[in-house]
Amino acid sequence: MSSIRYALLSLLAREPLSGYDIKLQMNGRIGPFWKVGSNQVYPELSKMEAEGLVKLQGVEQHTYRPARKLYEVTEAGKEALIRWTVEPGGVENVRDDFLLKAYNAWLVEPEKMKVQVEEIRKLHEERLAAYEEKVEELKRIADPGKTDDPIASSISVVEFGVEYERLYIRWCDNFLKKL
Amino acid sequence: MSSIRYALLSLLAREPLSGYDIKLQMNGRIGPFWKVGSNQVYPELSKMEAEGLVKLQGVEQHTYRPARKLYEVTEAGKEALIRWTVEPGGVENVRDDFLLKAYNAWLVEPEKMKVQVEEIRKLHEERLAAYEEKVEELKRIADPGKTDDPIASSISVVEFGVEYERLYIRWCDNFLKKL
DNA sequence: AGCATCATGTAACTTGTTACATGATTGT
DNA sequence: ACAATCATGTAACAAGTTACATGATGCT
Repeated sequence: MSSIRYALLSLLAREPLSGYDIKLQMNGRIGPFWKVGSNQVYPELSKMEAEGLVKLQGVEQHTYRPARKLYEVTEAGKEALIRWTVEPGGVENVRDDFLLKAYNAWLVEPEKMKVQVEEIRKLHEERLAAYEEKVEELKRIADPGKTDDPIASSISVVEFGVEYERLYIRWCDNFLKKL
Repeated sequence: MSSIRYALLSLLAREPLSGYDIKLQMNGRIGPFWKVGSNQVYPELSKMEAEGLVKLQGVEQHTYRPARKLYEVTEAGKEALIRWTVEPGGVENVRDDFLLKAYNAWLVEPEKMKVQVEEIRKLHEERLAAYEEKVEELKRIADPGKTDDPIASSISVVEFGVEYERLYIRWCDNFLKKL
């Protein structure tokens, strides 16, 4: 059920990370999709540690700061992740307030709606640029030919993001024309 | 904050509905995006009634069944909806388990991944067909020329769905090729 | 006989969000 | 001086899911 745990495992399967790292990665560039709060990350890591899915790889201490706890997946964790990955199901959950607002466009003066659309359009332009850059960056370090290269999987997912943002921008332009 | 209330208002602004109707509309064709449970709909309707955003238009009683309570928006409700609609902000919340699974493709035998992708692809083909049909249906009853026609807004939103599903299918085909 | 539909609603539970707390350090 | 960054975590609250309860009717 709770799939936040698999999000954490997916990241940890690639490299050891601290809870803070995970938060940054999920809320950063790739993460307009999938935000998490620290209240989810830290307790979930502890739980998974208790269940033997992850273990502490080490603790970095810089005297003045809280200790940085680096986690890595265990064999059991990797198996659990693989089991979940090939398990059927995985429908997306989309909740788009802007689209709901567009559904109400008929209630509002077109000029006011235009302001809204342009604001959102700008946001998606920014995301698009970030994703495109990310794809370039990943392609530079990818190892072509290897099918089990995590970078190849990353590229596919970020490319989805690129196409999604392009679609969103096209749709905004179309919507603006109709207003 | 709670935007489920605006989803309900958006539907009620078009026609009076019962809680049950709202549930059907949201979980039906348009509603792979945005599912709601009865525990959300009924209490929220009561709350909004207490706040004067909606009011009972009438109660249909078919003797043997629970009374069917038809709600309609009040002026205050319509104003609240318009205020929310033109208010900035409205970033989408996407949580796509399948995309997360794709991110883990490198861990899994390609054959097993293919099964997964094909299953999801099929689901999106079905949705695409449903949305395309819906667009056709809406276009038949739309009143062209009128800018304040709710049907026009509906068409735009469902067309987003159409493009989204097409993108998803294209992406699946691409991903399959790479596996 | 047994399940699906209509129609309301409640209860128990799991998730997710927002805000707070600590505390030295680096940048403006 | 003040905010941001690093790094952990807790507490209070809001939202969402799953299951249940009622109860007549119509379909297979």
